[in-house]
Amino acid sequence: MAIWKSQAPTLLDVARLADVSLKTASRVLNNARVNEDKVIRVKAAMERLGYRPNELARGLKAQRSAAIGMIVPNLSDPFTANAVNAVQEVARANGFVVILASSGGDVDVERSEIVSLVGRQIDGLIVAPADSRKDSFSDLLPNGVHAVTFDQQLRNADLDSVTVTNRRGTREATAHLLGHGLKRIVAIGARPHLYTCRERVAGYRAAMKAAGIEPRVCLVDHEGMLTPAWLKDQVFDLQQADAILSLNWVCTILSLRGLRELGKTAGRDVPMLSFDDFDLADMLTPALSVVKQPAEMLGREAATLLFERLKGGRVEPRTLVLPTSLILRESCGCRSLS
Amino acid sequence: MAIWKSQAPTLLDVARLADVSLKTASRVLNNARVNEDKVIRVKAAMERLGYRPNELARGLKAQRSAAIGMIVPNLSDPFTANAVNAVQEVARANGFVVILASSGGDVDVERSEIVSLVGRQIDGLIVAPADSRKDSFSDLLPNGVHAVTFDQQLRNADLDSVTVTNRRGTREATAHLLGHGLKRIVAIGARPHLYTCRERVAGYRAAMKAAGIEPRVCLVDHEGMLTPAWLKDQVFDLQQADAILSLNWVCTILSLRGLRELGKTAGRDVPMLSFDDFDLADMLTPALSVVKQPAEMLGREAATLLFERLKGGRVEPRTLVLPTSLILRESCGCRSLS
DNA sequence: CTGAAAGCGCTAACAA
DNA sequence: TTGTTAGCGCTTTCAG
Repeated sequence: MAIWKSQAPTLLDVARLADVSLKTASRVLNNARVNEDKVIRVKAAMERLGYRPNELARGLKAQRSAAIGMIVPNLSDPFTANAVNAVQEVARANGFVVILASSGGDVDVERSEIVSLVGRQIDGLIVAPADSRKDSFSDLLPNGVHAVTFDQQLRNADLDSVTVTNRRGTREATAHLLGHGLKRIVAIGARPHLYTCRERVAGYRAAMKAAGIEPRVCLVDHEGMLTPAWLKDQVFDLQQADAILSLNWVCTILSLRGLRELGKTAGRDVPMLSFDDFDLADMLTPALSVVKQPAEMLGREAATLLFERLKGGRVEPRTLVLPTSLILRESCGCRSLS
Repeated sequence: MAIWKSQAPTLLDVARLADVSLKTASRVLNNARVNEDKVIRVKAAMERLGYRPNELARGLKAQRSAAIGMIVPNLSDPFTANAVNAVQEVARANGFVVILASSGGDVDVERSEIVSLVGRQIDGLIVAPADSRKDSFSDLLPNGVHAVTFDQQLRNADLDSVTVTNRRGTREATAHLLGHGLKRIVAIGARPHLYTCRERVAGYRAAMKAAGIEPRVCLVDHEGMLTPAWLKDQVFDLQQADAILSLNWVCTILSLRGLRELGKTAGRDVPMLSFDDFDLADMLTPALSVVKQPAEMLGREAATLLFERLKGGRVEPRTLVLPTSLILRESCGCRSLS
């Protein structure tokens, strides 16, 4: 039996049917102290009418919406998808819903999405920032609406954040490659304005420097520029790569494809190691060695941090750094280590 | 400069500052006819106060929320992620936000998420149902809240839906495999209660029947049961597979892994074709042949259908069927067709 | 074209 | 414990 939205039963209807006052019905709804039998009457009435509280009205009054916003640059990235999944789960467990928006990596879109979310009275926000050079959005947040960033970390912002050991990840990866006797390892990345990119490059440089070898970094502003031609020119002709360290998932995919176009097989003709694991990386030939990020955990921790804030917890911003792990398969030069 | 949530400027503040009545300010907000100079004064006031309309209040009054709900079984599936992405874009273009929930393929979770969404006064719902044997949720929708299903199609439901040519997809794929001289083609699928599974199996059977060959279908209730041991027992020992047709992405991944555990290489030792394309399917060795679904388009069309309904369009339910395409790479038995 | 006033569904003073 | 009564921020009759 359908409920008519235009005439959905209200709490007043429930109260009338149960023959109690509106307030009493409200108290029952909120599990406040109410006479035993009235509780029963009210609950019966709710049942009979198929009553559903109007969260909008509830939120309007209470100045909260039981909704959090989440903004990511790109849902197609498996890392992101997994993080979103985890956030969603934690939110649900806390009785919250998540309003998802994607920025496409564009700060302006990101800002406009945030404005839209704030207008909907979200209680909190989780964002994987599109630009981490500066705090690009906390000016949009009303006092009382907390935000936590994940993946990226903002400069000059006092927000909670969850990141991974980007630097250590690439440092170890690079060191491993060096251990295979590789010298002209080229780091390929995109969007140099991102924290993750900077950190990963820094880790790479550190490892190269420690080995007394000149670092070779090839970055593009935007992933779209990472074409086979660019690979050939920059990475091979110019830098004479004898190994590749790809700094994120999209770069990995594009590099893999690009290499093939150039008639090379990643991992065989040119050893390769990639930041970010993904389904089937282990099924490539040779299997791709990666630095794995705990995507679900990132999402879970970000959400947990946010909900602790919402519950009125601590004041000083916290920064959580989760460990990456080096997964050695074959493409780095190891043979059937798995 | 931060805005205080507790004391965020209201329309009344704007009106006072602009020295007009509340109603006039409201009219400006809604682009109704208002005196030119008053419009300017009001807009200036809004600007100065950093006024943001409270969508909750707006929605409460107007009985709508400018939000749609979306429920999917599994965000990690790239097909789903892409569809969500597209829905999000269309929603944004229409000034709507999307509240995302995932059911994990569980009907009860699905129902409870819908109840939650309805309580938030969503204006519409897009869902990839967790079970398509019957209409499992439209009883939860208040009159006036429309739903459109995508991917799956519900039995006995008069909802708008967007699906793909599942049957034709597997029929063509099977025919192609048969064309390579393969006979003991085994279709591997999961969740037989799903429309997509049924349809894909039907397409497979049709092609086998047309060729006068006994069909060999191996289904598991849940993807978790698709283990290497199961593959060995059911698919190889029992059915003596000489080719595999995997019916969805998860099955593909699990089959690929399972085959490797059994010491076989998909596409080389046993030809394989998979429903659902994904990043890097083309980078496997041999490259995986697939039936590709237009994921983004599915999402876009589902959202479009929904918004047309919201704008009060037609009454009779519509069913959109989008074309799949057979992408022949190598694993089906073709060699370097790409 | 504009203003006053009444609510949307709910919660929270404040009394009783 | 309960009921009465204001609102939350906005839209919208209904007069002016």
